[in-house]
Amino acid sequence: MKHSYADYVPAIKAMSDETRLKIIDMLSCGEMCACDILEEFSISQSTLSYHMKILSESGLVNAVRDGAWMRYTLNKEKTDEVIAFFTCITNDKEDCICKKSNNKKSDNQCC
Amino acid sequence: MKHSYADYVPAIKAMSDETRLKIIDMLSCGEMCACDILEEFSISQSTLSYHMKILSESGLVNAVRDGAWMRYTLNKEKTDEVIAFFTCITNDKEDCICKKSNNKKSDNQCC
DNA sequence: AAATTATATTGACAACTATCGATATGATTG
DNA sequence: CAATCATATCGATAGTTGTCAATATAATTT
Repeated sequence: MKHSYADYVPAIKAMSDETRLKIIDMLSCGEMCACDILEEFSISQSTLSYHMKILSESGLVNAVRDGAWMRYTLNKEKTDEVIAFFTCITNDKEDCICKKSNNKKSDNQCC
Repeated sequence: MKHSYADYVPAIKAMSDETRLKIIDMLSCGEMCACDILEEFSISQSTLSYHMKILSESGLVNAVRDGAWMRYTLNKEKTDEVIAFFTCITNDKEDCICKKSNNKKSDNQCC
């Protein structure tokens, strides 16, 4: 299935922040709730909520309410998809954008 | 060698833009000059120059002047490093940040 | 149902980003 | 050296981002 470059931008933007990278790493071993994540940072609760929303909406993180808590997990399928995309665009390939005829170069289709 | 999360932020930020993702893909098959890259987009020359600067300064792209032209290539070492970093932070591991004792969790060391 | 705990939303704000046209610099060509 | 071509920089601007305190919502406990 083909995607456009723009399809990946929200997830990559979500990863382009130091705090959120650290949260992703923290979730790589398993589930955490917001309050446990918050303990690792010196940011306000509202700021963490903002970051978790960006991570959830990008699809990188799954958010499930469990009573009063939010339980966050890493969406491994999504992170693997992003890694596959990076691997694809950074490696030479048969149907590379640069090999397409001029009038097809702008179709924004990629890996 | 250990890096901090912040070390990777400039490269990831550089990748978090549709135009720059497309440029990275274009460079994956080999060298291109600015004017050839510009033909693929409907952006101004100054805007392309701005994007190329971000890509170069992030280390993802090598820029070499060749007479009047700038020759750009993908820095495969750097792109591979970013991919390795993503792979690391999105996978469970022995020395994961979440397994460190509380007073060591904030050292900002990662993959 | 009142108090408490966990999380989300709102409004404000300073900093940063992507874009452009205009202009500058640097290299090549006539 | 003047004209041209390729690229970079500047100044302006609209939009986006990360942050907080204050407040709201939602669930649990007393």
